This record gives sequence, structure tokens and C-alpha cells, in this order.
Amino acid sequence: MSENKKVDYTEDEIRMARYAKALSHPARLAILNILSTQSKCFCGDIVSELPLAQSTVSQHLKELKDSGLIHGEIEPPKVCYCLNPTEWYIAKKLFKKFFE
Amino acid sequence: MSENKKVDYTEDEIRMARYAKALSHPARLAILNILSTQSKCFCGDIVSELPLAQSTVSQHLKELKDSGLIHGEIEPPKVCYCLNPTEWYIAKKLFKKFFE
DNA sequence: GATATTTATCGTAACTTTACGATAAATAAT
DNA sequence: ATTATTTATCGTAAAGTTACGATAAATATC
Repeated sequence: MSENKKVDYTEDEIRMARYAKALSHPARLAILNILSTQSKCFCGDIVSELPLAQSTVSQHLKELKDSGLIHGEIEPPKVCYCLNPTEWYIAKKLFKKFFE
Repeated sequence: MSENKKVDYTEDEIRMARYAKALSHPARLAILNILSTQSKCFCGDIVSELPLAQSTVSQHLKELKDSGLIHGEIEPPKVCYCLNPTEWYIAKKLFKKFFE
């Protein structure tokens, strides 16, 4: 039998794929664009800027949280979202390196 | 009734989301990494570098083609793939701008 | 305590993605 | 002509994504 050297993906490939997935929907890009200009934003404000139901926006916010790119803080009864600078920087570096 | 100014996504958001989707799987990142270092590569060589069946790799290559980031030329009986510099540059600029 | 506000989660339908093996199509070599 | 090589496509199963409305949970206000 022939030895086919099929090697697994690198850590960078796996991590960057995770970030790319988070960026792969216009609604999530729109959310990130809002957060990168306003630095902090209540969930409700994000909802009212998008053409989507509140529950759908909440789902997108959850995915962005899961990717690590944002996090939310509860300020009852609202929730304030902002970028996570550490992960943002890692993503930025990965994409920059990727495109050379 | 209240006017909720829900505006559609921008052209950039839609286009960048398409690129991000193409980049959202480690196998496709691995393929692009191969092509960016080798400039040209036969389909078979790509298949043998990935831990996936030939048909699955072919499917990933199709998605990359559909995104515009690569294209393939037939050199019978093989197919030679390479990056599409124009789209690559557009993607690079979009991601750079996005991360500031 | 009852009501209003805000956001997350549940349930669910429609669609897409990812993976594989099998097969077809196209050409080259015997 | 037959056979081998290479790649795309088909069929398909399992899992994931995207959207919505309804509802729950948590807190503030009356």
C-alpha cells in the first residue's frame, strides 16, 4: 500500500477558519463594523440597525461571542457589546499573514 | 407604525462575506496556502496533501473557483490550479480595511 | 406585586455544507 | 480498441446554518 502523507491542518488554519466562519455572513460583518466604529453598543441598537428579527440578531451575536471576536456585558436590563481586542488582533495578524 | 430604518447590507459586506465563506474551512485555507507558495499546482498534488477523499477536495476546489479566488486550467489529463490575482487583491484590500 | 423592557433561548422549517463512494468523461498509452 | 490516469459530477447521509415567532428570565418602574 502506498504511503500517502496526508497531514492534518495547522493550528493557524484551524483558528483562521474559525474566524473566517464568523465573518462569513453580512449581518455579522455589519455588527462588527458597528462595534469597531462605536467601541460599545447595546444589543437593542444593533437590532434596530439590521433587517432581521431580534432573535436572529441574538443568534448572530452568540456566534460572534463563540468565535471570541466580541463579548457582552450585562448592564441591566440591557447588554452592552464590544470587540475583544486580543482576539481581534490575532485575527488581524492571521489574515494579514495569509494574504502576504 | 414606527419607522425602523433597517438598511440592507453594503456591497463590501456582501462581497467580503462571500470571501470569508470561501476561507471558512481549514481544507480551503490549506489549498490556498499551497497555491500561494507554489503559484501553480495540479489537482492531484493538492489531493495528496489533504486528509480528504478526491471527490471532497474537488468539491472544495469548486467552491474556491466559485468564490473567484482561484481558477483551473485543463492540461490533459490533469488540471492545473492557481490563484486569481485580481480577486485575491480585492479580498486582501477588503480584509485589510475591515481590520483597520 | 403587577407591568414593561430588554435580551437569550427554544422549537422548528427550509436550506446549505461536508463528507464519502461510485461513476462518468476526457485523454494518453499500450 | 483496450486500459490506465485524472478529475468532475451524482447520489446521498449526517450535520450545521439561517431565519422566524413564541416564550422565558432578569431587572426596573409603577
